[in-house]
Amino acid sequence: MRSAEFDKVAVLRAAMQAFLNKGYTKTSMQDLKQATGLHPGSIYCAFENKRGLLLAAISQYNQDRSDEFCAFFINSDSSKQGLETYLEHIVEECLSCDSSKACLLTKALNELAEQDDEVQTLISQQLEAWQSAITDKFARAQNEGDISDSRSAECRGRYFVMGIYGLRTFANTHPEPDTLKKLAKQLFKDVCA
Amino acid sequence: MRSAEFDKVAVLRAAMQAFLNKGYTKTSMQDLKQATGLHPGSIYCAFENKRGLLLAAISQYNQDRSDEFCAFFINSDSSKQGLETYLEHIVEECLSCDSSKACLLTKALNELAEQDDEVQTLISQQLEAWQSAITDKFARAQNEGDISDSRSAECRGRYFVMGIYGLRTFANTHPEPDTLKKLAKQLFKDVCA
DNA sequence: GCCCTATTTGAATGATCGTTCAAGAACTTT
DNA sequence: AAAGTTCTTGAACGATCATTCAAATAGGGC
Repeated sequence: MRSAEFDKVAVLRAAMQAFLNKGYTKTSMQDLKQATGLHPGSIYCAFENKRGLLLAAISQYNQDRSDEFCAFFINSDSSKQGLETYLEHIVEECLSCDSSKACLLTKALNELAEQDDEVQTLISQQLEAWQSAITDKFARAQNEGDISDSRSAECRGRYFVMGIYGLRTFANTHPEPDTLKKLAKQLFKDVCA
Repeated sequence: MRSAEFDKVAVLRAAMQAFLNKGYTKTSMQDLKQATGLHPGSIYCAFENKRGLLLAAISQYNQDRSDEFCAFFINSDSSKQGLETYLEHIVEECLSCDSSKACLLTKALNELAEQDDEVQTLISQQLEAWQSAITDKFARAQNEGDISDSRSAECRGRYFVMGIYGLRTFANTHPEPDTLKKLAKQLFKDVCA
């Protein structure tokens, strides 16, 4: 046996950047070759086809974002504080100039959901897990006494997720720091009320 | 002179449906021929190229949605009530099964913004006008005494728009009527507080 | 009713797309 | 060190894409 020469995670991260730049359809195999450094044949050998590379890149993206999310809550005894910092982090991300300010999950879902059930299902599950993780933090914050029980954690989690979706889209046309920060602040206030 | 034989508005509405179904890139000229009933040559004669047809379809879409928005406020002396009904209407739209539940403006912006400055500019202006119209209704509602002056109309307009963006995206993975209606209700409560 | 001009038609064009495959290169095992 | 197996390479393939254009068609002005 001879093992592949390339770093699979690095290739997937390069691919997700390429998909974020141009979208799935407009990203050609030539673009992917340039971004990943892999020749077409190697891509087909490792991921079956272009769509397989997208699916793998999406899963890697989800893994990375999930790890990133968890990092906001280790070494912290306040879940509410962690959620607030996480939201601020997302705002900073929206203000970034490169194309990684978008979320690959929602971007791919928007582009392919109506045409590809497998992509739709995969992304839906991942977004569901993300929402579930957020809901869990709200439940913890309620247990910690930082947020009241007047509304359920599920209710707050949904609203928070909706707000992040909205912030990301809003940032496309209004990338002004003050506006976004103010919106996020209001969102966090409302979701904790 | 000989005038064109087709109904331009009908063609543009058919084109926007096609673009909503598959997205701009994946909608082929064959799809557009089938959707509009126009042969390629006629499309190029009337709209210059595929991109020109998209730009025209976007403008028509914006016109239609703008008219629709205004209809919620004629024969009504309560701007606040109009906004609430409008939001309920958007929720109903999100629950629709066909692909017209998406917004062509945000869909096209997501797909093409990073690659086409003219599309980006056109859509940004139209979304700005929409936000401005909403802000104006909040200002009226404040004048009418239905909403307090504790926050500016601009602030409320931005938040409302952000919430609608969020609702639309959220509906992609959670098309459950009760959940969406509850989210919209909470949004309206928060934006009016 | 006839000519002129603009529109409609649909086949043809060149480019680019995702994908395949046979040959060459390199690592592992013996 | 040689053989065997797997990965890599990049040219070639058919399909499909947006676009063009010359011929056919049909309305408006006289």
